[in-house]
Amino acid sequence: MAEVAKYVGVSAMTVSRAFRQDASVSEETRKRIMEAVDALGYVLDLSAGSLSSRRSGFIAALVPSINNSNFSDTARGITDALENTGLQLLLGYTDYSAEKEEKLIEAMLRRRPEGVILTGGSHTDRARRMLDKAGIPVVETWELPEEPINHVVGFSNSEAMSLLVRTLASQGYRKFGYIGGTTARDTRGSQRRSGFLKTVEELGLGPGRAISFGVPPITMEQGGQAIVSLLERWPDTEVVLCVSDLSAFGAIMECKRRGMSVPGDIAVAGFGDYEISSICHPSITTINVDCYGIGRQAAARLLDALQGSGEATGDEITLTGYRVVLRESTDRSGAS
Amino acid sequence: MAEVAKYVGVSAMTVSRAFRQDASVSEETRKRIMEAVDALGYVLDLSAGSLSSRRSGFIAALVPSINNSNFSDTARGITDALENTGLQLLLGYTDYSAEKEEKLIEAMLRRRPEGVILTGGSHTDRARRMLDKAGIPVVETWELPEEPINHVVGFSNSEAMSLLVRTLASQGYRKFGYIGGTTARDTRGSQRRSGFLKTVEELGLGPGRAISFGVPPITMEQGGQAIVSLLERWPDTEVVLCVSDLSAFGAIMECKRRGMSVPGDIAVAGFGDYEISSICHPSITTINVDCYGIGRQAAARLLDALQGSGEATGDEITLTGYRVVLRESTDRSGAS
DNA sequence: AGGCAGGATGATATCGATAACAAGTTGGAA
DNA sequence: TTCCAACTTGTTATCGATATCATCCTGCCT
Repeated sequence: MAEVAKYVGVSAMTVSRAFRQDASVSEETRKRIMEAVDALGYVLDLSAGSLSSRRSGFIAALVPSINNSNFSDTARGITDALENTGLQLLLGYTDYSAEKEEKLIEAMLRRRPEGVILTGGSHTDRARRMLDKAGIPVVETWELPEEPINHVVGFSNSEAMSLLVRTLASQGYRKFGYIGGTTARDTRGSQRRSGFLKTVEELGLGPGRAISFGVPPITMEQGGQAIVSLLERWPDTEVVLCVSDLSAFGAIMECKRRGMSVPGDIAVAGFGDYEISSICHPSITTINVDCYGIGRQAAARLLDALQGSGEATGDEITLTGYRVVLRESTDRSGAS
Repeated sequence: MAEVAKYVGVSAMTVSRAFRQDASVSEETRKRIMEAVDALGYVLDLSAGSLSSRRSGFIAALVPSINNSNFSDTARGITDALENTGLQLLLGYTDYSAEKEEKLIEAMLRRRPEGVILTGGSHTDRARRMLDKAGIPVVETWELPEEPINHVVGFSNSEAMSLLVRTLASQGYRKFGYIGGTTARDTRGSQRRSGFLKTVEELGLGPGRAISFGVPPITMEQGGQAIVSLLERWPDTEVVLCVSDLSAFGAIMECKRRGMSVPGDIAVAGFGDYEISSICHPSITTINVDCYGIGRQAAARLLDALQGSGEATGDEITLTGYRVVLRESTDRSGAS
């Protein structure tokens, strides 16, 4: 920077100011500085700047898996919301592990992010302490934690699944099956499962028929294996709800491979409204979640908190919408 | 850090050394320091450290889209390869735009990354100049650029597609169609297309029948629309190759929706070997690409370059493998 | 005893920007 | 004419760590 300053014949401070929009530098000087910057190929060094201004310009975000398009949509929402704010996203993925999350949180905090976005509300004690000590806004997303750290942007996975059960029950389905994991690792999955079981019970539709598969991340293949087990055990099942569209897709394809008709022989529904579900034949009934919006809103809450940092408005909960999308895979007229 | 130092009764320098493994600090002192760190909840500030050590600890990586599982696999490969190296990934996505890439490169360089990983070989002049000036190792991935900046980890998309055409031709297919974009934005897509056209020509199978769809990112829906156009225009097409499994999947589902059998009435193949292709019914013939390996190797090349920074071994090209995966969607016995 | 290698620790300057305050200019109001 | 506001620019200290060199100690070799 000193080099640029000398080249133009001003002080380094003036060059520094020229890089910010608000600073008072005459238009002419700024132009000359920018020409020099271009000529010299100078690139601003933010790490030095962030040290003195105590603003790193980072936002840290942790998602369970980057390969899951629901979460990458959220990441995209965050990035888009951060555009032109001068903030940059530091993205990490936890592999659905609270221990890995803890390590990542520590690694992220070493970069002094101005805010943190997490997925879910299940964290190690140490992670909570570190976040607390950091004194920066934290947003938990994708679910409604019982003990929120700070802000929350999400929805009740349990109620969303419940809504799907009720909707399908109102269409006449009675014998419900469920496919999904049980591990504590995927808390959203567990919540969906318990929402399913609770609602089936409430509707007086007997104990729910639930099959588990291995640990997250959810794969399509698991869905195929699971529906086979489920139908072996409870052959008269009418409709199978899956923790995710990915497993629903796997389940449907496996059925077709075995010559069964969906929804003729068995109806299937998913969760998440992935692109695949609207394209698949039969198209898949699912819960649409505003993944992108979760990201945008989480970032927006963070930006709010950073702006009016004076008066913390307390822990806010921003509910994001979801809706049942009925498609061919649960169509009672039974085409396909 | 000064706080920790005072608490333990040593100098800040000793605390700093305790955080690195190689430094000479007595085991006992280190233990006391770490206890203090724990007690005080101190978290190391890397931004300060990187300023004085001139090592940011960042690796920048740009991918066209984070929602595409091929690229997120690559990102995962990079992250995994970087584990325990003390380097952190700064991830950005360019939306298939060279202009956005240029902006991102500038934003990344402001963080003084120690290396950069790019997707493809198509960059703006200014981007090239900035990277040049930065004097850090650069790895271009996923294709073989005509004018590499520095290192390359990838494969020839054109030859891979050519291999697929030849393989299918050897199975007796004669009338080849192709679905994919033409825009310069997706250079890998263009290369696959030209590989297709060239090979069909070489095999004496008449001019290739190619349909284009809109701009990237590739969607499943585009595949469905495209195959309809293609079959309207050339109804006797026997096999359709798609720029990506995603469009192949869309195409297949659209065919089934219209009552056509795949591969009975029309065979379809994709590119990329996404999870969906092995699960889908019919399973989809495709080219398997080592997405994860591209990431790992790109990171490995970068680490090599950072280690032996003394003698630049010049621009190296690391070829990554690909292979044809024949599946049901092009099975000549024509089940399904 | 003297000397020296080698391990452990401390003191100081420094990385490259920005915060905070100081100071020079210009133009218009009193 | 005088003075002050508003704008522009410069000076100095500082952010929090690390590089580098200096220092101190211990123990062993000659």
